[in-house]
Amino acid sequence: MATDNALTAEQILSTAEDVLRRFGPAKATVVDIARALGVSHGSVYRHFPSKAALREAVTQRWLDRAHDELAAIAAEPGPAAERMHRWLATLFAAKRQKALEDPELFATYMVLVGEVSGTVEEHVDTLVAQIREIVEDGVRRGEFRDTAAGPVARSVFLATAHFHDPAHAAEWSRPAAQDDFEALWSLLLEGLRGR
Amino acid sequence: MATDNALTAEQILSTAEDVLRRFGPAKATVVDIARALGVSHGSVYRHFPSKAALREAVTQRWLDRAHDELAAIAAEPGPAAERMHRWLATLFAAKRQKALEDPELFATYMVLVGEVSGTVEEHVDTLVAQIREIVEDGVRRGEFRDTAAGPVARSVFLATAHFHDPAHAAEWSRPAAQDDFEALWSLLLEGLRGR
DNA sequence: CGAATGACAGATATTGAAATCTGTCATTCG
DNA sequence: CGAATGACAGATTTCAATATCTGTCATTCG
Repeated sequence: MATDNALTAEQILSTAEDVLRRFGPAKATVVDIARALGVSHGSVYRHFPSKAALREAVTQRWLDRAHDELAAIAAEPGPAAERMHRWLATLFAAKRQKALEDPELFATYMVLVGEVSGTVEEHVDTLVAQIREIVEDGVRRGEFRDTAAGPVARSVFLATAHFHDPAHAAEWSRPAAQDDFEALWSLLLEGLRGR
Repeated sequence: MATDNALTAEQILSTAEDVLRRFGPAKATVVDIARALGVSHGSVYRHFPSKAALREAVTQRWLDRAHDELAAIAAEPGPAAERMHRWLATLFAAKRQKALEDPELFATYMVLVGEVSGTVEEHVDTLVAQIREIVEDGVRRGEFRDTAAGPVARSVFLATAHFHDPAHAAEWSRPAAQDDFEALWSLLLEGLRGR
């Protein structure tokens, strides 16, 4: 057998992701997940206290994976303005690609994300912290005016919500979306540079 | 009788609004509206071709009413920066008040708005045009740097989506929401002024 | 004669009984 | 002995029968 026979939380999460993908968030049951693993559903409850906790863990895992590429960009060398633009554009591109290439899977994750507000807040904090890193570096380099990096980073995140918040996914397929993004970035960049 | 006896579209719209308020968007039927008016439901179909059209007209009416105060602010005299701040703050305050004071009614309108994407786009265009007015005036007055007012106005609207788009209504009750708004406004104002 | 009615067909929503699922735990398995 | 099982109670979902609604139109009303 591929994994010998120890049932791990990781295995369950991975299979749960498959089952959610296949059946959708409304239909996927713990019994389905157990069946896909070839175990009884009782065994799943040895690793996760509830279906909700399992779904939250799947979501967490998914959000964490989405972080990696962005964290790398935030830490890159070079001009902060260009880096922030790349960071935001990458975030937008990643979300848009996921939403357009497999809308059903994206809808599945939208449902999951809607269930776990606490987890999402942490996720947002992580992203804002990455923006803040870039802002602070920009101030150090003299590219940006010297402001409270925390609030400014949060403002940049909120201002670009249209391009990364799933609530706006329906607008991402409009041809003008990229132009809208670039126009907004120009305005924000002016704001970061200041007088 | 208050209105003698001619059944007008306006009467139907007004009553439809009441019924929607009372029963909610899922339960309110054309029969309910006709009953509230004291007529047969066939009569309603003399004025509106379908239930969908009636609901759209109710939504249109509601959105139009929401415009008035803002249009007045956009046309006020005085510094453009201050006016734009007041315009945005008024929009945010109006939405937030509606969402918090009567969440069920707000949910009703969220459903209706979700049904009529075309109508909403027009509504957005109207609002963006008002922002554009203020931007152009600001450029004339030398307060803002000289840029394409159209795209900038749209950027301001998109950047503040967090504070006026119903999709974000859940966040409007957070105590930090007003601070977030002011921080974002500062950043946008810097961006409008430029170097 | 134009406005309103109400009966009607097809579409949609409601309801309650039956099936399935969640979460627990005494028991079995290795 | 710790991990897995499967039977179970209560909660939730499904499904099909029933009721209601939407939209039309021949007829009535004023």
